[in-house]
Amino acid sequence: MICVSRDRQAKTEMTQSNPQTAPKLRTTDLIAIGEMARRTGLSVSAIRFYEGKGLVEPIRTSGNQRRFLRSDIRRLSFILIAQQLGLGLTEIEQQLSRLPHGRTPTARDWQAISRSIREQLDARISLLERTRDRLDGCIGCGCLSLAKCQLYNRDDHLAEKGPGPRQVLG
Amino acid sequence: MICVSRDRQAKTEMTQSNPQTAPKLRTTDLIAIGEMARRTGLSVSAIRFYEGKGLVEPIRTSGNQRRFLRSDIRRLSFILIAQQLGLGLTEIEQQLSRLPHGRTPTARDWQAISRSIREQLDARISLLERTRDRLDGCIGCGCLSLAKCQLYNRDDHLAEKGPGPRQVLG
DNA sequence: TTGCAATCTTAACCTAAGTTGAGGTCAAGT
DNA sequence: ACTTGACCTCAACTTAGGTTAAGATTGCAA
Repeated sequence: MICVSRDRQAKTEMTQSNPQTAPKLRTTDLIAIGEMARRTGLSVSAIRFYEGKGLVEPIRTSGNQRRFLRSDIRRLSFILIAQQLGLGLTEIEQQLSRLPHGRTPTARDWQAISRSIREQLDARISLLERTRDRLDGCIGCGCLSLAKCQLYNRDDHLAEKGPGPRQVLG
Repeated sequence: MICVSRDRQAKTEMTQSNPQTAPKLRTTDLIAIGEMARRTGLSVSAIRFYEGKGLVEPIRTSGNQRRFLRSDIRRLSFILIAQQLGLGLTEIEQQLSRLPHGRTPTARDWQAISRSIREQLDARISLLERTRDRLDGCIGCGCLSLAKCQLYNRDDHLAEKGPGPRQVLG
């Protein structure tokens, strides 16, 4: 038996080529957690953990087992991508909260998120590049070892000027 | 009273312009932990923590207080830099272990480490750039939302092919 | 109907990188 | 001598992101 809970209605995704009378809940559209794990590459325990964090909200069967919507595959896959880009789960949740509630997200919905991620990625890349260039300066002048390097305050007079190496890093 | 322990001899750094008879231990060359914290920008507790990890080995006074060498300023500053480049303390320890034991590290010693860090930095930057470019592809085709995107195996047939979004990320 | 894999919950554990607090000692100035 | 701030150790706590174990149900299939 399938029991739909909370404010979410399980629907099949709209298929323009085949708009049957009214989209009904087909058991095959609901995905158990193990299956979800296989499809996304996440572990079962991680998926449960994400549910606890509110990143995904599966419905439950009458026997209390989780059943996910097909669109949750994208949600969970997104978590995986965003994490590898260095986002924390809190930031990821903020991004996901921009998706519509109560309907399956469209391409446009996801694109907005993707673009925002891309901006963060660009920022991180240029920060790393700046850091690398300053490090180059250090290597050139024997920095990290010699007080005379211009990136260090000279001869440990750093003492009264505040934290030193932070200067190297923007 | 100063008590020099372990295998480390406290020395002043060599100053070519002023090579006094034999370099002696001057109290002013030994740095207490609070002073070290001010000079490096680290917290006192973090410095103690790093000592526990073997990243720095201060000597002790007869009253059991830590006293650091001037060259430890560089050691600790390096930790700060390397951390901001994303290295873990374990990797940092490996790098630091390449420094000479029993003598103050020279510019050349530090340069070897700096160059190795730079290589890692380059690698991380190019990984991020590759990721960004693939993400661009996703944005362009409505990926992260639509099964038709070439970066996804189509229509959830992903199921039998293994983890999905990992494909996006090299 | 029986059997077994998949699922459930809860709680404890894990690494990393520290911070915080308790209770006690040290060192320097007056 | 006394006070005060800096220092000491040790243990517990923190956040992030999960994993692992124990014991109880569920669901599917022969």
